[in-house]
Amino acid sequence: MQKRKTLENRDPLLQAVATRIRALREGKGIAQEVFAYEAGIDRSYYGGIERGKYSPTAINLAKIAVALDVEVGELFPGREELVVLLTSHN
Amino acid sequence: MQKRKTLENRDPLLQAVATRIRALREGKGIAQEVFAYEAGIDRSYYGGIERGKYSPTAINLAKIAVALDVEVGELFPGREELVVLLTSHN
DNA sequence: CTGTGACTCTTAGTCCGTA
DNA sequence: CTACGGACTAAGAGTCACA
Repeated sequence: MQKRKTLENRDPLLQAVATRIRALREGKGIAQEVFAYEAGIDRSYYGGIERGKYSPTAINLAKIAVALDVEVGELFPGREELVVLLTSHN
Repeated sequence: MQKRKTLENRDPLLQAVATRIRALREGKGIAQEVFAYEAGIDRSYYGGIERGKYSPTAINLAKIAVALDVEVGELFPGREELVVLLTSHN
């Protein structure tokens, strides 16, 4: 995938997405544990997503967006920012 | 992941995303080969995405959206349709 | 120009447990 | 309630060759 080191993923794009997801979940005042269950994904893995550790697939992004009751697009930064995030590193 | 059959991915959500991506690319009148190169991903792998074979990760979705010059959200169906697609199968 | 099979390697994703 | 680690399985990432 993103030829990355096995430990500690610090991809800025993932961090941006992670932060948005966490903010939306906390906005609903619901715990990771409960939210992950509702979204139908593992709590441990979901926690990793909020920490920017994983690059969730289209299907899981859709599950999360639905559970958060928002559009998938709201989980990502805008086009302009994406360009920066994608070119700022690898 | 999606506790699904090992061969032939026919997830309706992936098909929906795949169709949108293909339509957008063709709208630009550009070949898979050229587009994949611009997006920085392998031609063969990219072809698989357009066939709904893979559930691309957040990072690849971002690369594709940027190359298509659209928002990531435009690659996904709206919330209402997502609910249907996510519950219509597994 | 695109679809696929085959293959290798890495990561997504699950499950358990502990601080 | 959240972070994180280990162990493991399934699937994505990436490349080639050929129809």
